[in-house]
Amino acid sequence: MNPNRRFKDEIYDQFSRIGKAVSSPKRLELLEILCQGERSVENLAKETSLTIANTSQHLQVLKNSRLVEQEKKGLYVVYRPAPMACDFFLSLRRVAENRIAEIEQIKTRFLEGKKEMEPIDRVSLIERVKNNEVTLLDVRPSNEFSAGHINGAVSVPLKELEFMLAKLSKKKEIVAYCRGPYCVLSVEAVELLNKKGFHAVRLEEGVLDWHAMGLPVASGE
Amino acid sequence: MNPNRRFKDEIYDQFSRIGKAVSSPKRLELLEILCQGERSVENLAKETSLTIANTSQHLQVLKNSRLVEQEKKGLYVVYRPAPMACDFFLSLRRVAENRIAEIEQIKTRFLEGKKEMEPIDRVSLIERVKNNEVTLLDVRPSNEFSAGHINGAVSVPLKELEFMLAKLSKKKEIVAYCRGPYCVLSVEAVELLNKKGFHAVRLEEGVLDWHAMGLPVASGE
DNA sequence: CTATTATTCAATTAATTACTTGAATAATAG
DNA sequence: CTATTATTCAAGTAATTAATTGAATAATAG
Repeated sequence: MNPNRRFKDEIYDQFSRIGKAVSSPKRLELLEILCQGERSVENLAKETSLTIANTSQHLQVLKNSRLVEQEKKGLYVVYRPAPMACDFFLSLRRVAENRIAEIEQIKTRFLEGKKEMEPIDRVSLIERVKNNEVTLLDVRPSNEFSAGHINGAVSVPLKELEFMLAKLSKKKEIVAYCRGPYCVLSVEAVELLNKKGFHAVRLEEGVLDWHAMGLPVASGE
Repeated sequence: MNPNRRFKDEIYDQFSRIGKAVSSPKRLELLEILCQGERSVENLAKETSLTIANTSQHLQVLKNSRLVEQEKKGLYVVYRPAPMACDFFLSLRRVAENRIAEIEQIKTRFLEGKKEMEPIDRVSLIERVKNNEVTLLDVRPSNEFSAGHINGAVSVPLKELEFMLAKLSKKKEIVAYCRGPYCVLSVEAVELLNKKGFHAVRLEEGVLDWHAMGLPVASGE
């Protein structure tokens, strides 16, 4: 074969390792979860409704494409996104959201009938959080909050929300967010809060989106 | 099935349409070529060493993922990249180049022994082109030049280079570029020019890269 | 050392994908 | 109208991939 052809075939073959890694819906879901913070295999398996062996295999495909990294921590193996992997994921998500009309339809159908799920104004939100006019709830598991959260947010994992209701004000507006537009933790939080007489709305964006838009993000605690 | 699970499965299934589109080396090659300007199926088939039927099928996968668009022009069908598709391609290429070490190795092995293929300084290049100290040759087919080229470049398609030698100065340094780091047109141009006694070097970046770096690009003519 | 737990490996099956081939379609020229 | 050219379609084969299952490995606790 022509050496130029050979060179191109080899190069695009390497590029396609990235493409193959993100050609599976489950691997995309795994990658997005990892972009919220590192996780064990078992944990990822539960989150994605996959068997552990299957999750492990998907993670190895991602590792082989260099989009995720792995570290043994005691009995667990912890996976985390590689540098640039989350940017790339966001770039894929962005082009998908913009080009594939079905995504908007699926989202609308899922949220239909659910009130207070309309997107809220991000610019004013920052101001109102700063002025203590709203309570901003991060309803993801607490380790994801530690890995990074929106400035001024309070960590109240969805599972604990029920027991924390007493500590929340019914007069102050509550804004809940989680991993992003396709994460349902905040949807459930808002439903629960409104049923209990709070005034709660959902912030569609997650930390990843928030960060990508250049808005302030904090970590730790 | 749990409606939340169902929602996620549907959403990530849609995201994976983009991933599947770029999971094939040949489709990545097609997409990168299209990012240089629109093309007919036949033309793309020739460029990628695929059969026409196979090229057509790959293009339909790309079209189905909404990464490319199609338009019938007389007897031909012309394909072109969809909005955001080239940005997404660049994002994939960037993560691949940064994370997959084999890419650098393949490139180095291919260019090894070829002199004047070392990357050149982009900042000074702009100045030197402006001051007429170097001739900047765009050696891609002329329609790609028209679709967009680096400011100050002259179109001399590789195929015509041999017959244009007389018009080039042996005293002025020549810088040749084509579609980007994995395109070999400029490699061949530089080899030919140096063999004929010119002083030529290769600019690795193509118009896409140049544009992505925020450097000036022109079109038309 | 043995038992436990988290993860990976290996083998199998079902589903999907890339490529080839030859026929069908669609636009144009004569 | 007929012939030509570019593209797509349809059917078949070979290769690859996702998911399942059960066994193997590795780290730790007792």
